[in-house]
Amino acid sequence: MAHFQNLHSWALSPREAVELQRSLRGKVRIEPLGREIGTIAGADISFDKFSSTVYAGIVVLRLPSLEVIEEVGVRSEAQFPYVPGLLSFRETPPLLEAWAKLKCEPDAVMLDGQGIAHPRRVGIASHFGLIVDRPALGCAKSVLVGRYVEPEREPGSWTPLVHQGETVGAALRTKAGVQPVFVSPGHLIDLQGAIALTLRCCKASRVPEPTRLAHLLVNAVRRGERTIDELDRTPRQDSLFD
DNA sequence: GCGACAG
DNA sequence: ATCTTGTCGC
Repeated sequence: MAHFQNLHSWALSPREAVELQRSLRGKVRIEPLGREIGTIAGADISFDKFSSTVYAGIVVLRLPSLEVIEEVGVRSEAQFPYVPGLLSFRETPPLLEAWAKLKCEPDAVMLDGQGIAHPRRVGIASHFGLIVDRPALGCAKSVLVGRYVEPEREPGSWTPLVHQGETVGAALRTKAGVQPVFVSPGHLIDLQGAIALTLRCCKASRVPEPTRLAHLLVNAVRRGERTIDELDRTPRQDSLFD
């Protein structure tokens, strides 16, 4: 069962959340990966319009095969509104509930959002990474802050995402003929590592597999096509051999 | 004051 | 994020 540290309270006002981000900023470590990544988790949440009920899920994949080795999901209540720049205060609590259900311990985690490509350099990937103390990266479908020039058409090509004169991420072409995704290191990984890891997670879609599969999982749970109970008691093939 | 604004 | 079907193209 994957665990995590209680760094702080989640009962905060938006104003207090901003102050907390300022204090967390100095704890974020952007550095080369410390070891090889053999498993990576994708995390995402889904919810009904006009409802505070949220479904959080995590899918763990093995690299380089991209086979799914574990899936967990939870239903929870959002306690914080969506505010640009404060996304982690809305999504992290439910995601941690799901994280706590994991039987395996992923070597890294990919979040649907930004890492340090954030106004105060503490996007959800940085915040989540700090709490679970694992290499974390953000792979977003759009930009929060920063400017970039369109990367070349070839998959794998990228251009720096620059904010206030600092390279905080990259516009990465994961597939020809589609918009780039925005990758940024979150914690315990650097930009080079985040880009390389994201590319290792790409198959046929614009969005890398961890995030894509986590998205499909939480939507299926929200629609009742899959149940949390089913997930709780369906051990993955691999876990039988662990 | 105006425009921007992850999910 | 979510609301929603078909449709154009490889």
